[in-house]
Amino acid sequence: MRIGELADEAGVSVRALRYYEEQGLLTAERSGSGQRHYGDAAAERVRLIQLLYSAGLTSRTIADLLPCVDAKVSTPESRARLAAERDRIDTQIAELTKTRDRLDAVIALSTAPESNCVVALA
Amino acid sequence: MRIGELADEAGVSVRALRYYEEQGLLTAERSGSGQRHYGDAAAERVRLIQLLYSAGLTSRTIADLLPCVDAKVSTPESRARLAAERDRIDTQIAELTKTRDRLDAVIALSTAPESNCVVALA
DNA sequence: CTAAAACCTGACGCTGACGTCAGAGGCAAG
DNA sequence: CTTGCCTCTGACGTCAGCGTCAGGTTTTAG
Repeated sequence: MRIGELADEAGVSVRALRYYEEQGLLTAERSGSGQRHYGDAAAERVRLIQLLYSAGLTSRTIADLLPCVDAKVSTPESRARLAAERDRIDTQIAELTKTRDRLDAVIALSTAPESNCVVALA
Repeated sequence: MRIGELADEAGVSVRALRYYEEQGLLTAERSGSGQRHYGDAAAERVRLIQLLYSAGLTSRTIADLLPCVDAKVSTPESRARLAAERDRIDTQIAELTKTRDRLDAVIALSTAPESNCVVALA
């Protein structure tokens, strides 16, 4: 599988794939002429990377976590790292939920037929 | 209340407050010499702004939404805007939850006493 | 065999939310 | 009245995750 094909399949740009490699998130075999070749598992891996990015993790953090996910190496540090990120995400979910509820309240107010607004804000 | 005091109380930098004003998110009265002065409600407003930022909204979006929150102006457009952002956040929560569960699975694997790993990944 | 399409390696550009430094003025305390 | 902290307005710096262009090689289709 060449880079363009993988890009299509995983729904990202070719540039992004090269960037992931540069950041140590994705490895590729090279043909004699230097072209990258990927196995079938690559697409799934790219989707995982995207998932972690979309959760707000940085390249550095993902690079730290992926070996834990892959090799099942289980040092106390790696477990701590995973747990820490998990908790960070949990916190973020809580914040987002708060924000969503806040927006819901505003929406309810602006939709409701002129009821007791100020009270509802509290 | 002057800008430094507000910054302390709201837990943000002075620079950030000036930036918020520049983006039209926060207004201040000016003393004769040009110094900013804020009312007591300002701290709460700054925290709201921070909440929205942390939910991934941009300055532009927040600037669009705040008038709806404030003035309770309820045009069809504003309601649509609010609902759209609400849905975006909902989607983001779903993604984060997915990511967290994924991490939980990995953690369970690396913690578990050598059980049937591969099966559990599916 | 050739032209198009895909790939390669730099390397600079971009956006958003500030950090930071420069140079100058304002304000309460001793 | 001056010392020291706070504030002001520019304006440039930063960092991440790519986009994009340049200039050159490689693979594929006809």
